[in-house]
Amino acid sequence: MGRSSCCDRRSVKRGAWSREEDAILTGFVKRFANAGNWMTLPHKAGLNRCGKSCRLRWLNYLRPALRHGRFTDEEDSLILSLYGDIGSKWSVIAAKLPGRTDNDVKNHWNTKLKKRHLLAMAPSPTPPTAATDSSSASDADESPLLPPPLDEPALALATVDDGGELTHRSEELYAELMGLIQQQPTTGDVRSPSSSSLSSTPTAGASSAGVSTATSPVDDKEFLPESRGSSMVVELDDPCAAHAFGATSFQDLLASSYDEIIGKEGLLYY
DNA sequence: AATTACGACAACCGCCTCTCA
DNA sequence: TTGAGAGGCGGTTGTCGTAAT
Repeated sequence: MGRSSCCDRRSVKRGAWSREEDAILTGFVKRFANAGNWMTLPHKAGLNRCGKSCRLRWLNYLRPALRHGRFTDEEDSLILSLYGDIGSKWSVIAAKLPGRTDNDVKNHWNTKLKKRHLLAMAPSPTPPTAATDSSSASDADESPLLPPPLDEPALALATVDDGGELTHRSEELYAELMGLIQQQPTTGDVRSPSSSSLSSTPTAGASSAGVSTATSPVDDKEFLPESRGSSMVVELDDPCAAHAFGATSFQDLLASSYDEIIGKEGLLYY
């Protein structure tokens, strides 16, 4: 038997996530935080995805309090500085940048900062003095100028709270999911393949109007924390429903707890 | 206008670490 | 003590949009 992947690649969807999938995942995470594990989540949520993929999608894109978009000069400088100190420990570096994920930092490094770093490091044909001061913001020289929040605990990312101006994409997606549910009265499938318009990356900035609940950030450690070895202990944990726990069941579940989810979201979440 | 090059970023891969039975 | 399973992480690839030619 060959290498066993965590998921059967033949039967699990891969590639870009659709808005529907995002909404389902967001809804499920919100509804069942603190219960179960990532590996069983797709099955229970009716997502034809690998658990790792779900985890990655949530952590890197859907999780509240994430910041997308351009890195600031301060962030660039901090990354360069930290890279000089610890190398490609992206998770550690990301922990110093509230709202940024290791994937974000890594991508940013590979596309932009790496060149700067190499330029700064490269032996210049010109005298070293000219080389060092000409490079825009190299690491070593830059670090004294930084106000890095290094005194913060390394869990900064996990507990980040940028004061409520968060672009809660998950809020949007969740609302979207509820919209889908309501549009499909009985038998509709949230995962309707017809909605294959994979515009899966809506702009991050648009915080949904009206969603102004004082939500605290979600700590990934809070979601599914003591999950190892345990099955997802939720209302859905019905063996009979396991095989068929598709979006319809999820719809029913969500619809039945609409008030709880929407009206008292904060209580659910935190 | 068409083609190419490049940047940005989402997602996947596979190995490593950790936890628990 | 150990093996299996799940999460974590860094490296890499794929895709899309845009600037340059």
